[in-house]
Amino acid sequence: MPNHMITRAKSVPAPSQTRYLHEQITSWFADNARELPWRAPRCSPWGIMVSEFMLQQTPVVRVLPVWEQWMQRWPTPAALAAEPSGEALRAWGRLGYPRRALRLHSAAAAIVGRHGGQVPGTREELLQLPGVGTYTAAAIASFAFERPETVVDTNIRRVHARAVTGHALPAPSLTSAEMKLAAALMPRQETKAWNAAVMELGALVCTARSPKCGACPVRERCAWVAAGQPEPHYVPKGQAWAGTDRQVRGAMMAVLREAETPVLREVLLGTVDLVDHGTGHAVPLTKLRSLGASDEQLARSLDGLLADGLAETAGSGVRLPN
DNA sequence: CAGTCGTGGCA
DNA sequence: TTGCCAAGACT
Repeated sequence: MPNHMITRAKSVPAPSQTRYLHEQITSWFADNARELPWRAPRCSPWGIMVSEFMLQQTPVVRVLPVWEQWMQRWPTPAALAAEPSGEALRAWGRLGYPRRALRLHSAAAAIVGRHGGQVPGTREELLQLPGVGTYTAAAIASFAFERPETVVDTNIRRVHARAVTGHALPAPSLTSAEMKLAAALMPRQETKAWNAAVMELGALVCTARSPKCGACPVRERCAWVAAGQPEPHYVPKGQAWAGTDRQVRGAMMAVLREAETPVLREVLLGTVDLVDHGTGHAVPLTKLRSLGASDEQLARSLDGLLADGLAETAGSGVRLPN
C-alpha cells in the first residue's frame, strides 16, 4: 500500500459512517430521551454527581426515589458532609453496594475541604475523589460541566461493540482499543448530548438481552446485524450470590439500617432470633445460619463490615457509623 | 488483573 | 423457577 494513503485502524469507522451514527443517534435521542431529574437543566453538579454514584451498577428505576429524597435532605455536599456516614448508609436504603454511600459521604467531605464546597469540574480533580473512577469522572465532567470528555460505560461499550465492531457483546473488561474507538467517535460539538444519547440507546434499545433492533436508529448500518447477529465470543461470568459473604453482609446491613439502637453481636451472628416488632418478621440471619452459613462465615462477614467502615462497635453491640 | 462488593426485576 | 444483569470502583 502506498504510504501516502491515509490508513485507519480496522475497528475505527469511516467518516461517513461516523457522520451517520451521529445524525441517527442524536436525532433518536431528541425524540426518545427519558426525562430524568438529573438531566434537568437546573440540576446542580452535586445532583448529577449523586446520581452517578447511585447509578453505578443499579438500574434507573430504583435510583429515582432515593435520589429525590437524598437531594431534598442534602442539597449540597456540605449538608451531607455535616452528618455521620451512618445517616448516608441509612438513606441509601436498599440500593446495594453500600460502600458507595460511604464513598459519596467521603467525597462530599473532600469537596468541602479541598474545593470550597463546590463539585470540581475537571476529570483530574474528580478522579481524586473517593468512589470516582474513570467512568464517573468523565460523566460528571461531561454532564455537569459540558467538558469534551469521552464517556465510556457498559451501555456505550455495547453499542460500539455491535454497531461498529460487529460483536454481540464488548470484551469482559474495558480495553484500550475500545477507548480509542470511543474517542474516535466523539463529535467536535455537542459532546454531552452525544455521550448521553449513546448511553440512552444502550439502555433502552441496544440492551444486553433481547435488543430491540426493530426500533434502532442505526439498524441499517449496524455491523452486528449485517453479520447476522453472531453469538457472544465468550460466556459471561455469572455473579454468584447464594452462600456468599455478600449475601451475609447484605443481611447484616439490612438489620443495622432498621435498628434504632445498637444490635447485639449475637443477633448479627445469627445465634439468637430477632423479631421486628413493627412487622413481626424475623430477620434473615438465623435463617441464613440454618441454610448453612457457618459461624466462621458470619464472623468473617461482620468483621468485614467493621473493617470497611460500614458498621462500628457500640458497647456490646454494633451499629451504623455515628 | 481477577475477585469482591448488594439488590431486585425480568426473561 | 433460576440465572442474568444494571450509568463501576477498588485492590
